[in-house]
Amino acid sequence: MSFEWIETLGDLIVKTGSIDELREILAKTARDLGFDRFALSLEIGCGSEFGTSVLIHDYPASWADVYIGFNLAETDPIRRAAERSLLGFKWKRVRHLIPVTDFERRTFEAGHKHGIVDGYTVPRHIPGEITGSCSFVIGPGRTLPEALLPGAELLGAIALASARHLSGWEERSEPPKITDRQRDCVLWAARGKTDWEISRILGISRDTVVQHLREARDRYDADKRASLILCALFDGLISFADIFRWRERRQRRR
Amino acid sequence: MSFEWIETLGDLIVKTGSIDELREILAKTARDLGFDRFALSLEIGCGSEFGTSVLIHDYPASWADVYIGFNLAETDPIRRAAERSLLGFKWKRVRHLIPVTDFERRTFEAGHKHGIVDGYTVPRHIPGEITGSCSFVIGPGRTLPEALLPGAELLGAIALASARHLSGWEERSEPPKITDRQRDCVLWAARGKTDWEISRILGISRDTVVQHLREARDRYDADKRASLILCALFDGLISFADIFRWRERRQRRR
DNA sequence: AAACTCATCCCCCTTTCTTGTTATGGTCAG
DNA sequence: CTGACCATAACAAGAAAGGGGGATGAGTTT
Repeated sequence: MSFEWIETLGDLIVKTGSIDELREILAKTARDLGFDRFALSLEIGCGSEFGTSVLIHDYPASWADVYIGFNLAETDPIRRAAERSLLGFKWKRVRHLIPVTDFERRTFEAGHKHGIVDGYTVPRHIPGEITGSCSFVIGPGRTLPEALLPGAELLGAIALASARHLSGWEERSEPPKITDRQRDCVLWAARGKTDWEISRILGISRDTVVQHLREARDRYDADKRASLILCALFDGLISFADIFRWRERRQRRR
Repeated sequence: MSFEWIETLGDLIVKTGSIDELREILAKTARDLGFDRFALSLEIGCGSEFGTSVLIHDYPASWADVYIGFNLAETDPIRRAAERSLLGFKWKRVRHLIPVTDFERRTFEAGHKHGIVDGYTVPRHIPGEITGSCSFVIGPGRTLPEALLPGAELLGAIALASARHLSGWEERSEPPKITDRQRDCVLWAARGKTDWEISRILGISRDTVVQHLREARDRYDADKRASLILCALFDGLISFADIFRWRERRQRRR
């Protein structure tokens, strides 16, 4: 089992043209790796009516119906653990990652009857954008292919990236360009500074700051300070780390 | 190059007891993989939550001094790209991921003179918690070990998880909770609505909207509308999809 | 049952900040 | 020389922030 194998398969998945193709490839790969089933879920947006999500799997229909019908995703401990984890994890370790309620334990055990016994889940997130996971599952009387879990980790990640791509979320037209000085102003605005404070920080007049921010708003077609910041953040012009890292230094409370 | 190797090394990193040990192991591993240097950075926390950042690397002191002294992290396109990516990426692809300003390009090129020429960066995030990246770097006249990039991906991820653990962040306090109505107001504020508009949308009085937003600001310890929105976004309370999907429906431009 | 917390709603006040509008001039690159 | 960027300016309208003051009903605790 070498990386070349992963790369070949990764290429295959990346080049996938449709969700259906991705499902087929993932189902086959899961079996090749020594698993019985898989499930990939990608939440775009957060629990609001506006978000689209991707859910592909080869779980038995009986379980999928129950899971979706009763909206068990909301009380799925695996899903919750995935939201708090950086790396893939074995399901047996979930109780070390998060507290599991009785109700959730029952949800989990309900899966056993449908052949969803144990598994390995690969989580992956982008703040403000998506949160997703890809699970590889084994049925009763089988054991997790320990040696291949790193392979599952990689393939799960590639599959999630592919699903993100297929969902069409990724594609964006080229963003409006703003100047360096405008970006400076937007960044400080994102840090919660007023125009006047920004002017002191950058050593220019308040009116100039106003002008830069106005110009930036015009280019982004955003008529509110907050909208401008969100656009800049979404376009990758500024980042959460830019904004929050700085805050930590001064406010050391609680 | 097999998974067993990765697992052994992974275990080693997970069992690491201190940041210094982690640095040594990473430095050695980076070389074993065919890279010259590494840098791992982990930004922890959001808004009022205090936090520590972790930064470990084996960059030449000359460059590290410049980087930290001039606070170049603020204009480091690599870091910014890492926030928008699910998978590791080669530095050459950065300009396809995010817009890069002239100043940033110069920052980037300044690194060349210090032996930071090209690299592969592994990003990893947890909304509301951390955002981090682990870069593996090559010097002049060398090429990226393409075949081993999946290995770098795994090791970077393991190293980030280890750094997260070592930073003690895992025992963090609960993020502030806001009520449903407060979230509604924050969401509409994020969509660029004024208090008065929100009041019409939700069918309540303007003063109530002001009150909800004030309460939400208090809980997040954010004193600006924009800061509140950013905290809610980073915590996963609202998402870009919530904000922009809605926009696309009405104004279809660009 | 009374006391309590909490989410939701409403109203008042003042001060400060943001936004839109319409200007001017300097610098530097193509 | 034109266009892009950076800087500066003044004014009015409106929005946000910070400070009060309350009322109600649902659900808990005492």
